[in-house]
Parts: sequence; structure tokens; C-alpha cells
Amino acid sequence: MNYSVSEENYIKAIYNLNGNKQPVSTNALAETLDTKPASVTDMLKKLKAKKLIVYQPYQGCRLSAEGVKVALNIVRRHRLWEYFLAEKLKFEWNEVHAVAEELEHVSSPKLIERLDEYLGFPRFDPHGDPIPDHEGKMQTLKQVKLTQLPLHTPAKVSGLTDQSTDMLELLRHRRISIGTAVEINRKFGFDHSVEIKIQDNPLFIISEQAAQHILVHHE
Amino acid sequence: MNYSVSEENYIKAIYNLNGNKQPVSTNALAETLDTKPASVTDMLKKLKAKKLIVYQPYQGCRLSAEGVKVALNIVRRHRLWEYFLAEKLKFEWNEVHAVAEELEHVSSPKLIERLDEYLGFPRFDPHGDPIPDHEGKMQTLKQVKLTQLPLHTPAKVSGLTDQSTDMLELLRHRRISIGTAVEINRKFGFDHSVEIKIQDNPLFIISEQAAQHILVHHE
DNA sequence: ATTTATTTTTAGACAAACCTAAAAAATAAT
DNA sequence: ATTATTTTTTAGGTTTGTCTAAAAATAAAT
Ligand SMILES: [Mn+2]
Ligand SMILES: [Mn+2]
Ligand SMILES: [Mn+2]
Ligand SMILES: [Mn+2]
Repeated sequence: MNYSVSEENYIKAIYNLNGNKQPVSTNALAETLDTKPASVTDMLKKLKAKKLIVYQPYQGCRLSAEGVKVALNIVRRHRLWEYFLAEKLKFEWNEVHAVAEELEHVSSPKLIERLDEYLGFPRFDPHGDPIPDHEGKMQTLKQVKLTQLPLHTPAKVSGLTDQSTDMLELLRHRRISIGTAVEINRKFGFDHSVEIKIQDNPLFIISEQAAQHILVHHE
Repeated sequence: MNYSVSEENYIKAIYNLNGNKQPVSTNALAETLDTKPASVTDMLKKLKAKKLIVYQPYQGCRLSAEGVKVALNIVRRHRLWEYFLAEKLKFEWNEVHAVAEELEHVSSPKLIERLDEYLGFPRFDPHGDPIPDHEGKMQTLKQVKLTQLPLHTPAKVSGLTDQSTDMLELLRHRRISIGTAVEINRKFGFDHSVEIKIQDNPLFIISEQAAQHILVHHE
């Protein structure tokens, strides 16, 4: 099957709102897709007719098995393009999303397989999110919040729970990105800020608000 | 201004039918865009309202100055992506067109500038067609048909006047592509076929029908 | 110069994706 | 248990891009 750009955007939005696990509300979809609830209802009917979601009026919607498959494919394309933009075209990691939002709809399977190969089969996008393979499988890391990383334990930044522009800007300024080696030197009980060391930079302190949105994995 | 995928396809089609020089007929457009003449008329009215073409009923249409600008931009994107697909993702030169037809509509100026840079500012696409630079300028070579290349004159394949699948297939089989060094060893007056030498392959003969569609440049 | 054939445009419809305003259902508050 | 609030759906419209069938204009043939 081949889906329209709009249909694909809806399916991905449902997936991103955890619609493969819990039901997603009409309003939540309207919010993230920047459209009106009435328009969402229209589309939900169409997606239900195509058996991509299960949907009963007033009950929210969730992805069907087929819907999850389609969603994972769109997510795969999105994240591979993000990786390409960051790695090859040297886009900043806060710029890649908007462009990938368009590129993800180019529907040549061969293009995506070749791109994947060309990029060396990356498993994580520039935001640390896992890239599904051609079968939809993706690797998950056991991640901890930076605030919970034990002292003097070498770890790597592997994800973010806040991907807002403000957050990305702060991290760029601090020269922290996905893959950056990090180690906690000291924790301050008063405001829960942490003193960290990255690569060969001098020690510096990061606030609790920021640190709790930075995910790391170690060992 | 930002144009829809359909508008862009029409503008590029008009350009490819030499609509910056001669008027293009409604039927010719319908033919190349695989649509109906009535639909073309509708779109021509819209493009005229946006001042991208000059159009009087029953007189055909041609691109305005602004229309040419827009067309060159689309052609630039199309050919840069073709180059990327052939050069980096190792697509065959007969496969690149269809995918580029979709990629050309992704509308991030920064993406295109970065891609151009990443590719090393190529000046010709895999079919030998010139790639407009960011100002719309493109390089033209003084080309001759292979049939008209003088004997024993080293030259390079630089273009095709027939880009049909059949033609591209034949050339791939003969291992001829854009940039291939070629030299004529002998011409046969009877059927105007030519015996040529490419790179370190043994001599072989090519028919007049094929040779007349292969453009080369020398010296 | 008519007639015939071709090309192009108009008229009227349709599907996709969106909208506003009003009605209905589900929740929350008294 | 009513009443009030929020959420969701329906009803009816709009825009974009397409279509078929019929009419009009142009070009070609007698
Ligand atoms: Mn998108
Ligand atoms: Mn991402
Ligand atoms: Mn196109
Ligand atoms: Mn080309």
C-alpha cells in the first residue's frame, strides 16, 4: 500500500503519542498536527476504513498491527534522513527535524535501503532515538537520567527526554551531543546540580532541570 | 513564494518542453504530465494568475522571467539529487530520474546548498545535463553528435538526445556513460555505423541510430 | 469556401484535506 | 442527581487538482 503525506503524518503522530500502546485522543492529535479536532475525526474514519487504526467514536484511537508496521517504516525513513543531514551535510541537530519531516515521505524502498547502507547502518539518530531496521526492529539501551548516574562512572549521552529548541540550544552551547563521553565528578545536594567532565573539557556544572532530561548509558 | 508539487511539476514540464523559448501546447503538456488537456487548461489559468507564465487561450503558454527562475531552481534540485543517487548511492543512471522526481519537491534552500557543497559542486548530472548553480547559471559545452566526431579525435561522452529506457539500457550494456573517453577509429559509409574505442576496451561498432543520439565534446 | 478533423476550452462533478459553527456525548463540579 | 465544562462528532462549506462530456475555436482537407 501507498499512503498520502497527510495519512503518513497522522500515523506517525499517533505512533509518537504512544498510540501503539495506549489510546490517543482526538484533541492530542489535533494539537501535535496543528490542525482542528474536526479534521482529525475525518481522518480517523479514513484510517479506520484502511484498517491502520482501531477507532470507536469518543474512545480515541490506537494503531493496528498493520498501522504499527507502517509507522515504523515512516519513523525509519525520518531518522535515517536526520542522520544523513547531521552526519553528512553537517546540519545542527536542532535543524534536522524539519527537513526530515519532508524527506520521510519520499517513497522509494530502494532509496531507503541504499541510504541505510551508505550511512553504515546507523542504529541511533542525532537525538539518540533508535532507528528501526528494515524489519522494524530497533535496539534499546538501558538508559538512566544523568541525575541518577553514579559518581565517577564513565557513561555516554544516549538520549533526551526534552527535544525543545531551548534544550538543544543549551546542549550545543555546552558541547554535549549524542555519543559524548561523560562522567559525574560531584553532586550538589542543595539544588541537585551536578559537576561533570566531558572529553577533554574542564569540569563544569549543569542544573538539575537540564540534567534530568539527559539520558546516559554506562558499562 | 512557495509552490505546490503539482505547480512545480507543470513549471518544470513547460521548461523541459522549451517553454522559455517557444510556446508550449496544452496537449503536449497533458502528454508529458500524463493528465488530461482540460486539467492542463485549469492549471495554466492558475499559473498565469501567479505570473509564472504568459498565456492566452488557444495560443499555448511560455514561462515568464519569474517562471524561468522558478523552473531553474526545480531543475537544479532535480539534477543535484540525480547526481547524489548515482554517485553516492550507486543507482544506475536509468533509475535516478523517478526518485529525483519526488526529491526535487523538498523545499529547504539550506538542504540544497549543503547538498551541492557535499557533492563538490558538480556541473553535470548523470545524463550529462548541466546543473544550474544557485543563481540559475549553467555551463554549456560545445557538443557534437558522435556521428560527426572526426576520426582519431579523443573526446568525452557528455550528453544524450534520447534518454529513453531502451537507450540507457543499450549504453549500460556497452559500458558507455557520461564522462567516458571515446575515439572514432573508422566510419562505415554504407550504414553510417562507426567503430569506436573506449577506455581500455577492444574496438567495437555502434549503429548510426544510437550514435546520432550520443553527444560528445572534444579538445 | 465549405466541410472535416483536431485542438482547446468550458461546464459540471468528484475526492482529498481542511475549515467553522452547532449538536451530541462524556466528564467534572456542585 | 443536576448542572456546567470539556471533548468529540456531525453538518455544511472551501480549496486544490483532477475528471468526463459537450461546446467552441483553430487548423487541415477537399
Ligand atoms: Mn512529515
Ligand atoms: Mn530524531
Ligand atoms: Mn516531480
Ligand atoms: Mn537528468
